[in-house]
Amino acid sequence: MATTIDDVARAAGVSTSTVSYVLSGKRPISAPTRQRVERAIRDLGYRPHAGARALASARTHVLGLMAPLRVDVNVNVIMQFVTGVVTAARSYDHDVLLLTADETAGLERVASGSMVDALVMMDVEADDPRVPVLVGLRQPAVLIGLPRDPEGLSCVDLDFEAAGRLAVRHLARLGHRRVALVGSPRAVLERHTSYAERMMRGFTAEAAEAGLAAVVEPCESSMAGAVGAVDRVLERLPDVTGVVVHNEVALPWVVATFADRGRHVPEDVSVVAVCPPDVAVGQPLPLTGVDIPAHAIGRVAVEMAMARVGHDEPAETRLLAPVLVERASTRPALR
Amino acid sequence: MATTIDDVARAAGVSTSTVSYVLSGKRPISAPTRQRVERAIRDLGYRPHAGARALASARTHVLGLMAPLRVDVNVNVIMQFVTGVVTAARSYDHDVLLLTADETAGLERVASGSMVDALVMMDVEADDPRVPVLVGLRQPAVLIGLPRDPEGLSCVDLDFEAAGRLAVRHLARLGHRRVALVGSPRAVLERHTSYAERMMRGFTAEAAEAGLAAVVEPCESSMAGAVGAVDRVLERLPDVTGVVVHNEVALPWVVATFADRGRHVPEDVSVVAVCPPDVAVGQPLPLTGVDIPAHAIGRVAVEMAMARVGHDEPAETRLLAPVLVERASTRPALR
DNA sequence: TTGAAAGCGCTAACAC
DNA sequence: GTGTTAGCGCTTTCAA
Repeated sequence: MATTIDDVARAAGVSTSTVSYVLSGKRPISAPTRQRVERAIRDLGYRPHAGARALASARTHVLGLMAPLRVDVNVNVIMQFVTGVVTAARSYDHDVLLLTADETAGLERVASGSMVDALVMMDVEADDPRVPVLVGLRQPAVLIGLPRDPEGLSCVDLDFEAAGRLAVRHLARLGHRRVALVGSPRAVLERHTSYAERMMRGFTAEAAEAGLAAVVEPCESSMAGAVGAVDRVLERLPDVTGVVVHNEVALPWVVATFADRGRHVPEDVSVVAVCPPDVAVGQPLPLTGVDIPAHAIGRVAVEMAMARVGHDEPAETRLLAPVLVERASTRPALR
Repeated sequence: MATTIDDVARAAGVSTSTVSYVLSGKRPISAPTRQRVERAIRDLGYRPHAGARALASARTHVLGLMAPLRVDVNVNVIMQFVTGVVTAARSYDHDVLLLTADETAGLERVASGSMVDALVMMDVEADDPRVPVLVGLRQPAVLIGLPRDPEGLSCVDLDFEAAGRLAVRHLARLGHRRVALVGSPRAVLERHTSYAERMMRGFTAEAAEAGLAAVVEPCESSMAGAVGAVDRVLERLPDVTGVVVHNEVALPWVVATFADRGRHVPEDVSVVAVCPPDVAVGQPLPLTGVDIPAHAIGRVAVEMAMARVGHDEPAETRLLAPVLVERASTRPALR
């Protein structure tokens, strides 16, 4: 180890710049020279020193990822975002530096310290305090989620409003007239995590336009939370026949509680789950659902970030169109 | 931005080395000088360039973490390891570079490229192909888990063998004479992920020594898997009264299935869960359990890694002693 | 098609 | 207690 580019140059009988150019491909190299250099690199097991490279080229080949590592929410979805980001980053020859969401200072640290070429930030809230920080940085940033004011920042997310509408439309088509949304925990709503609000807005608007009776209930991510939410729904809308669930953790308990209260899915109640496909399929009864394509969102975030390093393309916001997949949990309403 | 150490030096009317030494504390600085420098740093919003620093000092202040980002296993536990590692790393003024387990080449890339000061690798298997790679690196590495041959590498883990024994001993003390282990998925066992084997060994040995009838059943991480495992247990040991479950995902379904088969927990069957405390407590019935202190293990891994960067201390293996916490799922056996 | 050499921003001797 | 300066290993003009 500790081989440097000069060692390689010497071994290959060329100058250091030639080695550099063989590596970067930024200028044409004759076949024989290239081969001698490549051979020397292999023989010596040479790897360029990342720090030296970053210093000289102002590119770190590292992507900063700020992820919420709390254990409370839907760990699964987070994991899928992360794998999406890491996989995509690798395909751009970048590694991923992991920052936790509780550390706003981390953004400045890694950005001002030139540790990263770009940043991706998950789990953005409407008035996220980290957003103004991001705006001031030299590196491009991509948000997963939608802040109230994305001034100059790129954003990606599922179009949750359309997702809410899509779910309701599906139920309406099946003839359901009384629908409920069992949603995110109250704390999430109060944090104004925008996806929860957008979901709710879409659900409510579409139900209104379709002339459906509709109720919305927040739901804690636990068995107890699910039981409570279901009971509140049944109290407010006793003859509910269509339910949209937007809470991965509560999902199985919601279905179980309805059954426990004598409303079986899908005979008595149709359920549309808004969650990653594997969660919907992994349930005892495969659930009709609007997919949250976490992996894809992560990948798109990276693509958008990479498109902006070096080039100064303008920021853009991309909302992915939701897709509903029919499985076993929805049926035409009984008349 | 783009302020350099020279800008700071100029602004403070000192030499660059003085600024450097103020920053590193590696030599005494008079109070007035220090203040002028600190003021200049603040005024200019100066941050040292990470690459330059790494180049000059051979320290990156980055820790490599290789985590298994598959969604199949106990995502929760993984998350806890990761937060433990990240938090601890920050307390040593290090950031974390995330590598996925499927990319053995990543180890060489970040190590030989001098991107990290040390490496932590989760989810080690008995004959892990990544272990020999790790041995050849310049940087110290710490494994979470126990390979068959840890030649020169540091390892941390829960002492799963002791955990198995502890769980059995607890059941035996309560008078249970027929016990079962509902364990890891067959695939995990076949991968020889050492923790599963160690757990099994401890369980089996202690049961034998205590003269208990004991069966072991692997269990897939799903509802169906849990049902299957429970039924196989009941077939092989119909009057089982004590069950150790070592599978976070299957846990709730195992308990539910026993109830479904007319064996209620804890009236008819006592259950000891081997899992992180929050999982045990989050169940409908709080489960007696042997904690998997994931967060703590992550922290210890970082401490061991940091202890070895720079200094060339010898590798060590640390097995954390298991702790059993009695909750509501175990009772004296009926006679 | 290739080489020489000037930095990139910082650390750590080595002076004083 | 502070300053000078030679690198650290690489990229990238500028020349040939």
